Amino acid sequence: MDNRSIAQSIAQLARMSAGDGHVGGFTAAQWSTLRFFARANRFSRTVSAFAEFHATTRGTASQTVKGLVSEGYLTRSRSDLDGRSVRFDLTEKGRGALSHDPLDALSEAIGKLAPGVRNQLASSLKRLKEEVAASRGKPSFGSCRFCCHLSCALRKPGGEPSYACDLLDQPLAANDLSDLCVNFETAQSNTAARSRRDSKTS
Amino acid sequence: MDNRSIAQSIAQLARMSAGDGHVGGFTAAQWSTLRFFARANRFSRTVSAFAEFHATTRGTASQTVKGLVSEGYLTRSRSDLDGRSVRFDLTEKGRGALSHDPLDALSEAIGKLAPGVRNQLASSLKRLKEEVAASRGKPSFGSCRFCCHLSCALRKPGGEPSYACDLLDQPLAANDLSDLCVNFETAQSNTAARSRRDSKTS
DNA sequence: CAAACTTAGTATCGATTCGAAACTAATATC
DNA sequence: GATATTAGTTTCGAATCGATACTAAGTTTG
Repeated sequence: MDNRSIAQSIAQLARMSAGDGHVGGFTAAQWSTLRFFARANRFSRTVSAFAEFHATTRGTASQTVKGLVSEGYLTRSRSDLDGRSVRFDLTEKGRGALSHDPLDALSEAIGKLAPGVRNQLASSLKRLKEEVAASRGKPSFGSCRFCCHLSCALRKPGGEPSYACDLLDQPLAANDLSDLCVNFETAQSNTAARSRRDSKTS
Repeated sequence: MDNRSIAQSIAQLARMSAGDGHVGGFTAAQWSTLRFFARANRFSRTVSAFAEFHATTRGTASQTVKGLVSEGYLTRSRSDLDGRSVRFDLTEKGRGALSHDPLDALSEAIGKLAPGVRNQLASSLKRLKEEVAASRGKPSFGSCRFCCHLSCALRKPGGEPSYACDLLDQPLAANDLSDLCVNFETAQSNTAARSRRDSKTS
């Protein structure tokens, strides 16, 4: 089985699971939007971040988000710190809609894999995502848990550790760590990006 | 990492690699079409098979194919055996277009995986494809090499084996074995399908 | 501090795709 | 031979696509 065939399998699998047009009352773009805003952390629930994630333009992303806001699946709120920034949050209605996600068929199939095989698959996909994202010069969206900007400090010996994002200089709760972030970087991609920046400015 | 996140990774990876709109002069639907007709065997290079593969309707598939025919990437030819059936074949021009496939970024990333990891990934994806296809009651598209309808005979002792498809009762060349087929079935899915049929007619 | 630039988001455009449904024609089934 | 199924096409309106132009808020820079 050659590399192209495997790549095509990934494309086919995604298409088979999520489809492209209307499934269960939502379009493919709408499902993708709901999923993203369900999993993105508070720094990443913006039109721009979603546009990056969805590999589309901000204009297109804005349209889709607007539609979901007007139907009550997302709420729109301006940022206090940055007057340009707007954050979108999933409503209860939005969260409820995700209980009929067509992607669940794939999730269930993944759940049937042997634990070792499943973990191997997850790490391969993570690796591929980073590789492809790097080749396109785009962020790969990972969770804070594996991000090089995560810092961890122990307030008092034997107490609970407290987490923070060094890049944004913001505290992180323990259950924020598994959410997706636009600013995700691995140690490798970080040094690679830094050397890219340095060579550009020189 | 939960099952949903892994599923979402697959969707994101596919989208990141192939995009949805125009990339390199073709739309996502057109790339998918070119790829399919490059890899499908002669029994499967039809509008219906492609529609199944691409998880869309025959109408939509027909439109996309028609466009590529008029631009000279595919040729159209009626079947001799079945007056309804039409076969489409990739032209040289079509084959050439595939040398700039945007999915190549993903293929290359896959090529960088360790051989064992790569093979494990391929088999997991194959498994997932079959699982999801079964849950939707649709074919999963695999190669004759792993199909339960493949039969192999030795013409003379020590000579080259000859292959055939038991389902269509057609001979197969050795290099046909890696092509995609609509009629692909594993031993398991075949018995499952048979028992489904039996229980329905009873 | 003001001009120039960047960033976040929105609006509008025509082209394309989507699924649904209606249609032709060839083949199966009864 | 009537009916049903299958292969492919066509047409329809709705929605998405990328491109482009735009507003407004923040940042850099001279």
